[in-house]
Amino acid sequence: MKNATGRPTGHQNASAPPKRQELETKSDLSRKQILDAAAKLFYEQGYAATTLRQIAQKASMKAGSIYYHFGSKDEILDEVLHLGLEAVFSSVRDGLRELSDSASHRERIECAITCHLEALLEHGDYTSANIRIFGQLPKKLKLKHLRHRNDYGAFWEQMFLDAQNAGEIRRDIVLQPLRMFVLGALNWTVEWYDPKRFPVRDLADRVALLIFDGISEHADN
Amino acid sequence: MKNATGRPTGHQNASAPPKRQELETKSDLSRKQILDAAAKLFYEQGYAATTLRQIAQKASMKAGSIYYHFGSKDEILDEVLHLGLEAVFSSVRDGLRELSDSASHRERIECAITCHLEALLEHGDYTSANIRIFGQLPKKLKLKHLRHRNDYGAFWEQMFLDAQNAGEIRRDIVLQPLRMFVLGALNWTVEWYDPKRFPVRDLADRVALLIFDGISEHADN
Amino acid sequence: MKNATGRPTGHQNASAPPKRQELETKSDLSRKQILDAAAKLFYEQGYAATTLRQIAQKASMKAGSIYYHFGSKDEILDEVLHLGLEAVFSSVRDGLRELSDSASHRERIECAITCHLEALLEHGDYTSANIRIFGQLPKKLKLKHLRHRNDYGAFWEQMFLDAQNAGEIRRDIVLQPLRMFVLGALNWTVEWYDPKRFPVRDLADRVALLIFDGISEHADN
Amino acid sequence: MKNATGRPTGHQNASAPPKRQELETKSDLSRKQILDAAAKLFYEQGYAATTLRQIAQKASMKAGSIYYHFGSKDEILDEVLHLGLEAVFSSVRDGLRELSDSASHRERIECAITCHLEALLEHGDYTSANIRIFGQLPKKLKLKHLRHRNDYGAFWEQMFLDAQNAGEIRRDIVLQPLRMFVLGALNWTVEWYDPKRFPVRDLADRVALLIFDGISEHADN
DNA sequence: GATGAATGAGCGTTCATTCAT
DNA sequence: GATGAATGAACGCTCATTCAT
Repeated sequence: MKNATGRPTGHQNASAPPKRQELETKSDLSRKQILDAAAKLFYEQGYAATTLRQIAQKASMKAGSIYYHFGSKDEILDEVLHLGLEAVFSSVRDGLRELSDSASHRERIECAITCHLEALLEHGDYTSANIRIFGQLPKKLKLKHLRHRNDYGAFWEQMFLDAQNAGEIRRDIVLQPLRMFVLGALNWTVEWYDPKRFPVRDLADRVALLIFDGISEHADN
Repeated sequence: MKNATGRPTGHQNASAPPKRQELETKSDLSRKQILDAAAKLFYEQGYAATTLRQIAQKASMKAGSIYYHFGSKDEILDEVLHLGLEAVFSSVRDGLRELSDSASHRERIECAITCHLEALLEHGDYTSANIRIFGQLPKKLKLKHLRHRNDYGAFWEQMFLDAQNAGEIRRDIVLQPLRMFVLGALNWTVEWYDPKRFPVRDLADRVALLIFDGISEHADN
Repeated sequence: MKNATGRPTGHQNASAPPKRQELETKSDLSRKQILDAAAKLFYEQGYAATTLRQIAQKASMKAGSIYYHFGSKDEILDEVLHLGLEAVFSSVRDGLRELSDSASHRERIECAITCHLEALLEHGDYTSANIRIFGQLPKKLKLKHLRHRNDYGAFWEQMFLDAQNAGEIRRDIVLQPLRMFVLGALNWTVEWYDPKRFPVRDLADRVALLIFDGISEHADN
Repeated sequence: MKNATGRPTGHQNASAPPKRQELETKSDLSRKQILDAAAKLFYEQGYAATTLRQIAQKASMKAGSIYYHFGSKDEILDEVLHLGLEAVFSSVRDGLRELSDSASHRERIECAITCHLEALLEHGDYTSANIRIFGQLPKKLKLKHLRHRNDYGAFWEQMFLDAQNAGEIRRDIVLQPLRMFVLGALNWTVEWYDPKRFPVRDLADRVALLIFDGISEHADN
């Protein structure tokens, strides 16, 4: 693809989609408009059902112009997927970094839950798109993004492991399915979340409560 | 569409896709082959990305022949969605019906979890397809199936409500998000489940444990 | 094609479509139903826009069954065209034959006009179809029916010639375009004729008057 | 459809298809090529029998490209029908406008006949197509163009009425069928006209003579 | 004689992509 | 940087035709 600013063809090393300090050039702006439009449409309709003309229109240009910024529809997808995962990942990482060193492991996990949900539900077309369409991607594309995904998974598993080692998670809990269930419950929110009903923080608190304490009324409480 | 055997145009009243005792006629067999193929492909690739030619090939026929059995691609989707939801719903209903009357609410919910997961992961192309593609369907198609979906959701919520009224779920748990989180964790398994790693029963037990008792190491245990 | 009664593959030498004295066999009846249906649909929609399924339905059978009676859609067309022309032709011939020998040439022409219009507008799906679709037929088919058509044209021209030789048509009238105009005015009635507005006889009288006497108010009358 | 030059979506207000002074843009040229090709093919084969691939080939492009200029096959038909009727109508109107005020009604009608035939036979794919295929169009399409058609019919009837009121047409002539017969004779020329045999003017004169004076050898002449 | 079921070719249409301007 | 115009491939779908039953 042509890349006006001479950046390498691979992913931007942007921390999160909208955070590049300034969109200096006109080209950068167009690029971002295309990605924003694509992310939203991919999330709403899926990849195959989204046409370049739809993306172009939402980005206020014509379909042909997209090819000045991206080499193909697949390349847009690629970038959207990457930015989507990067967005949650860095949201969680940054959140944890800001925690006091004295925070308990439970507090750390609660924080990760909140950050994951915020990235997903509040500034999240990229992440939501990633979550919704990843499963249906052709194998080849999937493989390309799997390493990044696995890194994120490993990050969570380590978090749980630390907590277990510190005695804050029972020994009988097997961590891999735990991580899957937790991330599943979180990711599935993109299918039903309605900002008018529950604030994100509130939801995050409820999941955390559920995960840590369960729902049982225990005789001994 | 033409309906050679005089069945009503609406959905089959099949309890689950593969259960009709005998596929008497040639036509019934072809019909089923088409639906099976479609369900699998819809699950793997999504609705828009799946072509009738792919479905036809998997069903061992040519694309045009599909139209002897269905009026349109949409009509196939319609049936797949319906059968998919009906499959989980009846799996859960049937499972609960077989429980002893003296079963606790926790046992009932554990049973529902197991049945839902079994329907999903064991004989589940229809259900998995439903879960994966529903979110990206055009509004019009969605609306048609929403009532059925809501019925299933209400069924779970009632189950939780009964348990709460019976004192088996703490009063501070809000049931609607609870239901969403639980079904989310279950549904998300279609994205990662690998039968070689965990038996379905085992997974079901773990979710149940997570939900009821949480993961915390409590001081008083 | 299979021809159950052993008739030759070519056109029936029927004088007019419904006149074969008895439709002895079941096969003959079906054959006629197909032709009737086809003629009507060809007239209403054209040849290309008419499907065999439409014809079959109107003939109370299934599309496949048509092939027991005809070898192809083209073969039906062929027969419809032939019967259509034969119907007008024999209507006119028969009409003239019944005229008294002492009839004037004007009377003979008036009779031909009436018979042509009757064949067209009263029992005329075959003829109307012929008229409407002939112009758009592929060259090959056109050629096949051209001789028959030309015979009919020649018949009219001879009639006009006889009248001119007998002094009933002015010498300055050139007969070939005359014939074309007259048949054109007659044939075009299929595009606008409404039985509720004008009886066929009435129309025939008016055309005759127009042709013979024109519309001018002559000073000397 | 997209309309690149910002023209209103409705019909061109072109007086006749080939008259736009200059085909400024590339798009306008392509558009015209498509319409020309379509008109000719619709005339020769009918609407249903004409494929977009045929149209495209005659217009020196590929089938898909047509959709840059028209939204559907129907839309092309629509424009062809409109331009076809508009072409005769304006030909006749313009012809009459150029007549001297002192022209008799007979002269006016003769002029209309000539103009109608010229539009039909000389620059007439659009008009010929309109005439040939109109009768077989689905009702919905027909209705859209019926008003325009009726206007043209009314125009002729008024012309005849004026002549009758002025005493140039006998009182016993009923005008509505007269108009139908006259236009029928004229329209039918598309089925047989051969420019090598008769010049259009010559034909026009002959029809006029036929209509006004008939063919009879009158005793008193 | 008739039909249920299938097929292959082709249809109108869409869409990612290209490229001269 | 952007676009108007075009293209080729493929899509959902239709239809004349075939043939076992």
